Amino acid sequence: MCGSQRSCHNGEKEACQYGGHLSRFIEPRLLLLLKGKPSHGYELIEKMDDFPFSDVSPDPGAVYRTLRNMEREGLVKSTWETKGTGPAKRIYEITPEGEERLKAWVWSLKKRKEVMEKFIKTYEKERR
Amino acid sequence: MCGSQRSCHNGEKEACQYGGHLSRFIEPRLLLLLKGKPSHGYELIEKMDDFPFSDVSPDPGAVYRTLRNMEREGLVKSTWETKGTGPAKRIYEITPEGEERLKAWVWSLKKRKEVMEKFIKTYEKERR
DNA sequence: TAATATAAATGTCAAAAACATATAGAAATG
DNA sequence: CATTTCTATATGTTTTTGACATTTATATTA
Repeated sequence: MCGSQRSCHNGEKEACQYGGHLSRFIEPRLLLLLKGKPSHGYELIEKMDDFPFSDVSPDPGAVYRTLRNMEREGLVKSTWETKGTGPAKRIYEITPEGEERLKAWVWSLKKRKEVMEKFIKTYEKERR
Repeated sequence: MCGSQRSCHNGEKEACQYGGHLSRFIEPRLLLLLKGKPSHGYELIEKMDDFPFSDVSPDPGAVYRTLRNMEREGLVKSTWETKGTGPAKRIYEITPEGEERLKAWVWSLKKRKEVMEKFIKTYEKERR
């Protein structure tokens, strides 16, 4: 049931997943990976499996859909790679708009991180 | 449109909200507040307005629903307070199960925080 | 007495997430 | 050489969540 045993403990299972799995945040993860080097959906799915925000394997359907949506928004652009082994791949690369979006993501993740720190701190303080 | 201007910047607006508003995480916020002292929905909504996870005012409907669900799960228990001023209040207090759940929340928030730190670090590293 | 503040809750609709299925070429295996 | 597995992209469906509006009711105050 609980897809990510690693992020749960002592029988809380689904409960601590409230507010979203760590496996979410597909857009920023894709942007960060594509910033490294252009890639295609299938490969990105494999990479996301262990980094970053490694949790459980992301839903392939969600990844492909997110990539297309990101292209529609101009965050990435794609070309078909017919050469090479296996079926044709749609290679994505990040655009300047995508780089900006990633920057915004990092900013908001920092805010989020701070809020969590504050929450944890309050908990630990009231603990005494 | 964008409910929380504070957590957005340079025109990214909705985009950086992907993965959930900071205004979410209703359950842990309620548990932390109730750990401090028993309270009722209306008061909790007001408290959540400025702490913790302060962002925008939480949706009252969501708060009331969450409280009832938490009671069904045994994380809190309620009693009617008919005395005093104004309409009757349903006073909630946290149970030992609720304290355990809060502990689990803190644990998972720490994990989350770490993942975000790792993401940010990677971004900053690749930046060079 | 009409308006406002307090208090709890439900109803509805759109968006998102989870899960399943479809399609198809290429490579490996028996 | 037929079948299975792997690579690759994509869509369909259902369930859950979130956002927003509405309802009910008491108490206070202008």
